[in-house]
Amino acid sequence: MRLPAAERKAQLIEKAITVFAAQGFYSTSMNDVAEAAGVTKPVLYQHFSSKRELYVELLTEIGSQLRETIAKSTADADGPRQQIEMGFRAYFDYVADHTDAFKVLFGAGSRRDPEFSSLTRAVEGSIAEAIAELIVVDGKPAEHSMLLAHTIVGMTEAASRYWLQHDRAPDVGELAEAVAQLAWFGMRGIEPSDR
Amino acid sequence: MRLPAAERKAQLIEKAITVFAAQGFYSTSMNDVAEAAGVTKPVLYQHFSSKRELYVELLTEIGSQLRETIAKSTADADGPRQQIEMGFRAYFDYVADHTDAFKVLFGAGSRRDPEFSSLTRAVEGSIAEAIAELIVVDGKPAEHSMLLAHTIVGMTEAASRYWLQHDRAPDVGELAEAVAQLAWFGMRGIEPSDR
DNA sequence: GGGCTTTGTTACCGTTGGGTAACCGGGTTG
DNA sequence: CAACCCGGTTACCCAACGGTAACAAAGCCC
Repeated sequence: MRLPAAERKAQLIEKAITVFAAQGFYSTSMNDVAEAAGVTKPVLYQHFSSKRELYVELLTEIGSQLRETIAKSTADADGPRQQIEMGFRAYFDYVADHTDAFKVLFGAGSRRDPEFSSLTRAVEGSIAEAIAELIVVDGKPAEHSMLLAHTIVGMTEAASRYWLQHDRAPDVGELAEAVAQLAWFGMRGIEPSDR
Repeated sequence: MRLPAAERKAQLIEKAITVFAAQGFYSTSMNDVAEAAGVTKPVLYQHFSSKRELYVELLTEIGSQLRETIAKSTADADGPRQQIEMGFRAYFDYVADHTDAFKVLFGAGSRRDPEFSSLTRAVEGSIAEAIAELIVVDGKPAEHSMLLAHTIVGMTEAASRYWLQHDRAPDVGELAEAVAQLAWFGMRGIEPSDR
């Protein structure tokens, strides 16, 4: 039952993600988190100075995980179309494999609070920047490319929520393909030449 | 200061939307709502039996408002392309004119809680159904058309958030046009014939 | 094995906030 | 003018929860 500090902290983070994902920030008490880890409250406070600090740590951890995953996958893409496809695939793979983490980052409690929302927005923003670079007309950024890029990021969140809600059907590959196609043709339709 | 019941209730709903929009469900106390209306707590409980019931009433009210607005606008559209355009325009108009209501419905506190989220999902669902009907290949619903429709609904939410966050630029018309175009070409790209 | 550190626990404090009981006062109605 | 209803207030209860102080015990090092 007794664990060295580093291991305990890692376990606490893991359990905290599970509990927060299930109940949200406000409906989850520090007691809930501690109990989920089979431990009492003061132990939690040995590793995190406050509930908010714990949550911030979760958000930043999850955020950088997601960012890294996507960056790694799109690094060796061959052209914009493939970059979109691999990026979406990486995103949905993350959702599938770290569902609780996804729920914590984009679920809810995070977007109202100024401190929390700035973290999730930072993640969205960096993904959006990568997408915005691909929305070009004649080699120049299209009008409102940042707006459109954020819109596309929101698409993937919505798709993920719907997919989770509906028993994860179809499989991740098909999901990524369908949504990537939606985004891709949408982006290309932006070009006035297509009108 | 003294008001007949109906008027008081209407005022309470209005003020409640403002306060909940600003601080979210959990960070807003019944005292806050009462105070915003220039009244004390028990008055609130004369019109709403609990905090949750009040919030549910807000959500259903806002939800049907939004639904009606969109339905009315798309009713006399001429063809699917126009239907999309007018629908998006109506949605963004609603966001512009009832920003607080939008924030309450899709902001945050609503999606984690099972009771609340079922209400917001019902709204999203009915909008998505209308969109799904337009995603057709050879006269038949495209594969995953409901998934794609929900994805498109999520798009508009994300676009709205980004737009509000960035000082409502560009103007609503341009916003609606840009996002509608993104959705439209995305939907049409789904058709294999277009490849 | 004695003593220090590190990891836990029990028991508590203070505040916040949902919800309520009891009381107040003015305007209409006989 | 008395009775009454209706819309309001003050003052309170109680549970939940964030956070902490004080204490216990396991393990390690010499």
